[in-house]
Amino acid sequence: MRYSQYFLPTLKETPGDAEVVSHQLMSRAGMIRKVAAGIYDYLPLGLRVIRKAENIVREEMNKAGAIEILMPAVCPADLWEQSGRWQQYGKELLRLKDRKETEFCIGPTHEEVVTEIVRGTVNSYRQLPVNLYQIQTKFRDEVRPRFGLMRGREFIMKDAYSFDATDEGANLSYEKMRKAYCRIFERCGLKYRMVEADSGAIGGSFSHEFMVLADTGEDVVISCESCEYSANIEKAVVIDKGEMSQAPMNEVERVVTKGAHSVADVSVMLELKPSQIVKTMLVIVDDEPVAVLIRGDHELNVAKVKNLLGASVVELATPEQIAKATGGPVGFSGPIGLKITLYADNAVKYMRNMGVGGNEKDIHLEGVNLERDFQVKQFADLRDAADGDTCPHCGGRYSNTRGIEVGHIFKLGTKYSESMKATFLDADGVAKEIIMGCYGIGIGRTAAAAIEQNHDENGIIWPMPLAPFQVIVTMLNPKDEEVLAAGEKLYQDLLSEGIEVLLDDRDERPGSKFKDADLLGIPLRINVGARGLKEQSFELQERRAGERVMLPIEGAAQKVAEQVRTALAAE
RNA sequence: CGGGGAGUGGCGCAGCCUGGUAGCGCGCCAGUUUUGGGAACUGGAUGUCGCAGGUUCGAAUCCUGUCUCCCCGACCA
Repeated sequence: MRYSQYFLPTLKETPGDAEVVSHQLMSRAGMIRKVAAGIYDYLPLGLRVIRKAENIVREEMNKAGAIEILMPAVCPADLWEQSGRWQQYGKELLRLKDRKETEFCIGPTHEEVVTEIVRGTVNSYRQLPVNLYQIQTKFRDEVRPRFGLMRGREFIMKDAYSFDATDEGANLSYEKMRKAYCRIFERCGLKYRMVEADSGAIGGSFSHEFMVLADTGEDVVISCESCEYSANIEKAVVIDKGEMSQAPMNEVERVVTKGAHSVADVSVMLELKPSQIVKTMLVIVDDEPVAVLIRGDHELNVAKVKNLLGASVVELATPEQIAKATGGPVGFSGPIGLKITLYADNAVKYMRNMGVGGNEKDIHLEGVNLERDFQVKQFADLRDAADGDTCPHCGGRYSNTRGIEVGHIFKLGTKYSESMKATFLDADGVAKEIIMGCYGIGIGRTAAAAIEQNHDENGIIWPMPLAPFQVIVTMLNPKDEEVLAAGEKLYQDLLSEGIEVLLDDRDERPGSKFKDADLLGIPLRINVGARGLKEQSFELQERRAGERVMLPIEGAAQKVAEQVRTALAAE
């Protein structure tokens, strides 16, 4: 591709609305452009990277035995009513009506549609297993889209769905996908971790997330420093450990805590450490208010509450709901005298003489004790794991890092085959429900994650497999006929070698071309200039290392092509 | 959805408080000189100041409404 003929609008300045580095650099490098919140154009360079990622995913999916299909973006509500998700999914599901007032949604994921395909086709165990996948634009009306392609509302996703006759078969399908995912992210040149995850709204029995490690990641990954255990913070198990305090029980005492709004405020006023205070969190579990007690220095984990109670929706209560359930304002809830059910995190069990809210404005209580002053229906692991907690597998220490969730695989079981009646006849002639799995990869997010992990102050540094072009040939002064001729020849030779090359033939000053080349992040740059030509040489510069080496004209294309192929093979 | 901020040439911003000529940098067009890390000079083009109402002799500026975007939080595959 000739730069002068291409559509590649780079920006010198960082756009005002871009916060994270991948978003800034994608905008500056002319890869994407915002059309609306969470909705982007893919400009030519961006599209090339997207296609690279798609192709890696496609190759590995095909190798793993999955078969590509393409389902509609607009899906009938009818199917979603069958699975129950038309009611369950909430506002994230973009719903619309056609001219006949029939309801549709824009697919945020395709379990319903794919299950419908399979149930209409598969009747016998002989037709299983099957794994169907697609690479398609999805839409999720996110509460808060942000960070460019990292959390868009419209985004390109690879979604695969496996269908098996037996549980062992389903596990095998899951395992194949797990391995394929590892190969995909390795091939993309990304540093990632596979972690245990909560299966959330999609449902199912177990799941893993693939996290690209980056400080800007929105997810917290808990990993054990001593063993291989690694989990999303929503899932990471906190073991029940502690010693019953032997301190004598004090009398309950009312304390005025005027204007206290947080555990930190209360801690100061009561002269207690946050770990001696109990937060009473009001949550609405399927429309019913429930109180969850958490030690002051811990964080409530909503996913764990949801799993414990088998609820479909768990939300923090609004101030109005809190007032109604406790009689007091936000910040002053406490366990004593509450009419609603109390659950508590395990850590609360070991506390003595705790500080709690008084269920009235500006009042807290101290010297409060379990059993004597209030009862809890059940203790469980209901808090977020934290740095320094004990690993349940080896007793090692947890540490946390941040990650970007680029892939998520679920073993679904029969959740959808049951509700949507996708059955097959087994060898013994008995109708059984198909056992499913589903497997997603965010394509744009993978590209964004690659930038988060590979950039410097000058721009992007693409790993070779994702690079929009493998080589950029920079003609320093294309008005110089020798330079022009040598650059053109090199360009043609590289093309003949099958290399993806961008020829910077623009009539710009060298400085601008260098800056643009660095910004675009093309892994290898060849400078063609009068200075080098005198010595029958070009200059070869790796984007990452930055060092320039002389490259003899003779055999230059072959040598560079070899280097590209080596880089591709290494990833 | 709660809190905060912003909409002014293609991009980044100033002007608004205290109403009266719409301004700066980058980019763009033409020309001259330049040409190894975002050139210099000269000349030029580009704005219904988000939208709708209102106040006023006069509104980018004040008031009301509305839309959009961004950030923090809540939530989320």
